[in-house]
Amino acid sequence: MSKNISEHLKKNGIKPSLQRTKIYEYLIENKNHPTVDQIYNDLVKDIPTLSKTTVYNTFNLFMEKNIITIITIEENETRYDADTTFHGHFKCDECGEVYDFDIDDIQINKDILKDFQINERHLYFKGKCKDCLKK
Amino acid sequence: MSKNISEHLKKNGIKPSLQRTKIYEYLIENKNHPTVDQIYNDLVKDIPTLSKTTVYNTFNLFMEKNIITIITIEENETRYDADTTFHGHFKCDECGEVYDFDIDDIQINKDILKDFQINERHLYFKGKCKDCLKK
DNA sequence: ATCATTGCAAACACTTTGCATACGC
DNA sequence: GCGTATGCAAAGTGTTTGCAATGAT
Repeated sequence: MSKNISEHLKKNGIKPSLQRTKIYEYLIENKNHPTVDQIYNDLVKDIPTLSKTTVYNTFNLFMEKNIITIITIEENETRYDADTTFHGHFKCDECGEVYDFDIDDIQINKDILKDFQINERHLYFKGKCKDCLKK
Repeated sequence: MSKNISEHLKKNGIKPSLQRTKIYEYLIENKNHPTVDQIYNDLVKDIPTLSKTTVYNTFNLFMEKNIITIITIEENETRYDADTTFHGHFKCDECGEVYDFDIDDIQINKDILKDFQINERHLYFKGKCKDCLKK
């Protein structure tokens, strides 16, 4: 598993250091789109010398190499996603959890954007998740 | 015009001070969803004593009273919208301008979210706008 | 030995908070 | 005059930068 990640990073021109490999692996395994804080707090248990700077540096590098995308739902927290295909995100206002969902189609008023070049598409919903509604 | 705005604020339980009226008016007249900085820099010409704190306070009040929504496109800049109905936003990476567009329909994989309560929906695209493509 | 990566500390940018002043009824 | 709104300065938060130490080849 960790071997695949190394290969994947190499293929994208990223030297697979321990920190980078662990951070990317974390993103793959935690589909809930963690914030920098969450990642740092979890990974520092494994790598005691880890610093937040490295987490930031690593994400900026991953962004440049286009192997992750930024998810901007809340103004004050940046989240990351290792799945760069188009899909939606649902954030629960109560527990803060972020869920992925598939989008079949979006029909927009095409006229307005017909001369625009669209590079990125983002869709997210906010509300209450299944578990929080039960409470 | 300014009278209508006063009335609208009052109706929503907001005392229409000069600052609040001007800020709301600015949002109505500038559909490009300005950042706090843009609003402050423009309005300070009219109201020389204006402070950014007041702009922030006012937006937080408007948010509480649900007469505006936050648009989160970029992590580091919060934009505001006086149109609280669901529509899409397009941000040009080149000139930074934000455009509105209408959404006719979104088809998602309903199963995933069928037990979720959706309170807010946000859709935005990024790319190059008509004018910047010409250059 | 060389070059890239890491990580501390300081700087930055955006937003909120504390509090004294000014304003409106 | 009393209660609210304003706005300065300071604090808070998330992110980036400068740079010295470390690590890999």
